[in-house]
Amino acid sequence: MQSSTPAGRAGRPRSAAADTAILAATREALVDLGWSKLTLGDVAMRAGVAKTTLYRRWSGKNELVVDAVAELFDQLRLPDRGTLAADIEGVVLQFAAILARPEAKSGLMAVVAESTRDDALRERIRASIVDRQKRLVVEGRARAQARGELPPETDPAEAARTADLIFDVVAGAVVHRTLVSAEPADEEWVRGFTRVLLHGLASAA
Amino acid sequence: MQSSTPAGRAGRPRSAAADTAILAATREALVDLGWSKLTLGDVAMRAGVAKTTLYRRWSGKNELVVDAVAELFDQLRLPDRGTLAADIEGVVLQFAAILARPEAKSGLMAVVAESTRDDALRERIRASIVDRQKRLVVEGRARAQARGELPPETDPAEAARTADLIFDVVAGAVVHRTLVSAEPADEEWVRGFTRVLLHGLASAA
Amino acid sequence: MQSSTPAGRAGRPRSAAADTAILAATREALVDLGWSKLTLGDVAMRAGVAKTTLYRRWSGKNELVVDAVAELFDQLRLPDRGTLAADIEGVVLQFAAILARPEAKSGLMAVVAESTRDDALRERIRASIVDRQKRLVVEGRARAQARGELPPETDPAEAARTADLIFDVVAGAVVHRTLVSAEPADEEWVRGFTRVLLHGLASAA
Amino acid sequence: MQSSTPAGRAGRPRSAAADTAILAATREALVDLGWSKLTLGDVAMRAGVAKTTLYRRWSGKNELVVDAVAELFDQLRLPDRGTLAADIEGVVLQFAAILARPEAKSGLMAVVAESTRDDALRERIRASIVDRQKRLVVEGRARAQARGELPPETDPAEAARTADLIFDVVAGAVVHRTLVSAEPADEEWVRGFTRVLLHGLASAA
DNA sequence: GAATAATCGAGACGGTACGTCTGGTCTTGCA
DNA sequence: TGCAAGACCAGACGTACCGTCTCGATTATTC
Repeated sequence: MQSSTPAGRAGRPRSAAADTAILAATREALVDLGWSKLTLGDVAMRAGVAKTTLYRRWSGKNELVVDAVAELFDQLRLPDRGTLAADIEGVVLQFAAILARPEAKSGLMAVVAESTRDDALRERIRASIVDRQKRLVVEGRARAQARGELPPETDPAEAARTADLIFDVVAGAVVHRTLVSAEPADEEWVRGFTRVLLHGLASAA
Repeated sequence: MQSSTPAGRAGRPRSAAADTAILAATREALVDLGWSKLTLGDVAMRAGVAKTTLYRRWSGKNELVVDAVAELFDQLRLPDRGTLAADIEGVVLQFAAILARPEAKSGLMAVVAESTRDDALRERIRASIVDRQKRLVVEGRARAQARGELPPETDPAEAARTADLIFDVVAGAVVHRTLVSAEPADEEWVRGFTRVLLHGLASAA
Repeated sequence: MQSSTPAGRAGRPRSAAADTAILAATREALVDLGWSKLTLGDVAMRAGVAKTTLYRRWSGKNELVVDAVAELFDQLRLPDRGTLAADIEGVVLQFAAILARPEAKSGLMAVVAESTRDDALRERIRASIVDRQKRLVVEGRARAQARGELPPETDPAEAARTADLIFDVVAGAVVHRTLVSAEPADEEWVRGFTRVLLHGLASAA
Repeated sequence: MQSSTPAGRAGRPRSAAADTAILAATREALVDLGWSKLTLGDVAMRAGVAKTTLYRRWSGKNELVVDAVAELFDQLRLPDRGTLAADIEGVVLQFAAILARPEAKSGLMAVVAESTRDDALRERIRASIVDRQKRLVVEGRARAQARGELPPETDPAEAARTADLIFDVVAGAVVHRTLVSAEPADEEWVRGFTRVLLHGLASAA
């Protein structure tokens, strides 16, 4: 993350516990206050840490929230449910469950909004959150190919483009359903969505 | 000394020009500063208006931004390009073009993020922005049915559910592509996306 | 002072009560905390005023303390005790009494120390405090001349130089006695000091 | 098992060079920044020393500055110019020259101001600075008595009281002239001041 | 020569105040 | 009554120092 101190240099080393406490406090504050009313002073207090300690490690609210939210998405796992459709449904449901949590809702969209004016922030979001989710698409496809549900890809560039499209559609639809339409992305919805997605991809190939 | 002002009460009437100026100033400030650095004092100054005037008409930053952004989406029109696929591509491209403008990017996602903790705000967004877009889905389907491209719907509840799904998928995918992936939703992408969507809907029926 | 707003311009006028409350709070804080631990935030709180209100009127701690201390010295009056010696003793005792108060002790020397690196501050001290005291020397001499105790001055430049010398000696001695030697400038000391001063001036003429 | 090193304990001894460097760095910082903007961290950096080293030897800024300034006044010497008046003029000019230096101006008055709320600090100032100056008064009187310019004192208590008065008047006047009036205590001024002082003391006896 | 013990540099730590900025509210006088 | 101007209270901002605390690395004495 930030600390690490490669080859033990001079001075007191940074407290590893502080990082953990700060990120947890950030999520707690997101739940209680939401992004716009979250203040770094409050987070520091909740974490039992001085404001300076926080600023020493993160340059601002956006960066902190990205890291705090990123940890939530690290829980995502690709389940092995036997079929491609079931695997997708499983991972989408997990994604929806995370997005239903107030700390994710509040934080994620806000930093995405901020990232429209801050390239470094967008890059951080991509590295910390998006790319870690994208692996699920690739893994899922590989598993389906192993099962014989999908043919092996012939054109790698085309495969990458399709993976990106899938990712935009899945993540976008779940986010929009959850945040804008404010309806739950429950099993029924996920089943309908997955069916459309898979048929669309199969027929359009 | 006979009063006039149709339904107006006594005293000086509100300036209609002020509303226009304020909303325009808000969009200008969104472009220059983004949502998080936009301040109502600054908007008032740009509009040549006192802060009090602004607070008399909007209860806060979020409501103001919703109204300012909503005006952008009123430009959306369903084009008649002859086929359902072409109609969809046309409207999606328009949507993408609006979303590519910095005042929309910055403002829209931020108020959506805020709306996760403010039901009144979410309702305002739905009324001012979402429902005005959703009509395009319904119109497009009606036109396709008239052309014979789609069968008339049998179950109205199912039809509504499908319209919602379409809307979440379309809006979500374009937003995610534009904001998170930070890639342009250009003609090529829109064509690929539309193909998957239509095939998916047709096959899944 | 600062406010005044010459010919009533637009906007809400500054509260006159705030100035009074702030200066009183400053003296109170000087008593409780001394100069170095006095904070503008604390003064604002004591005065029941927002920090911004304070900064709108004073540019910093030094300027504020000068004004707060200056009001103390406005109490100085030249008493009419019949003879020059008695008049001097009277005014020196008053001066000593003010300097014995903790808000004067703490504040005055600190701003003088600061003024060694801030010409504007030194000018403010001179205008607000020193010149208002210096009038006492001139008045006292005029009264003594009227009584016939002193001859009328012949050379105005020489007279001004002597007034300055008197002022430096009187103010300097009392301050040094009070602050550095930390002994009271009581009646006995003042009597001895005045005798030396008057004889010195008379003989040296 | 016979210990050696007289009073020394085990472990690495303190660096003597550090003390010198720190005091010099303190005076340098006083010149560059003045008392109020001088920070111990900055002094440590200038001295090429860690903050801990500094705190191990001085309890705070005030104590450090007292010691740094005290070294300046150790340069004062009572010159033998043949007459009491000339001797006094000589030493007063030396005193004025030291006080004209920015590190003395800035530092001395500030710690005096601080000492109004800190008895230990006042005692340190008295011991390190004031008493070392006061010897000059006593020496000067003894030399004048040896020359026959002054009668031998009869009452030791009265003599001490007079020495204190002289000291308050001399030091006070020079300080006030230099810092408050911001005029140079040059030869001309010192001559006029000395004349008044000596005549006053002689006539008032 | 090791063991012991204090000092040294570096720099992170919990705090506190800084001076500025914004959010909303409240007077003013003019229209 | 609306409006521009601008003062008002409240409170967060990000920075700078404070004085303390770990660290690993010296540098002396003591065994």
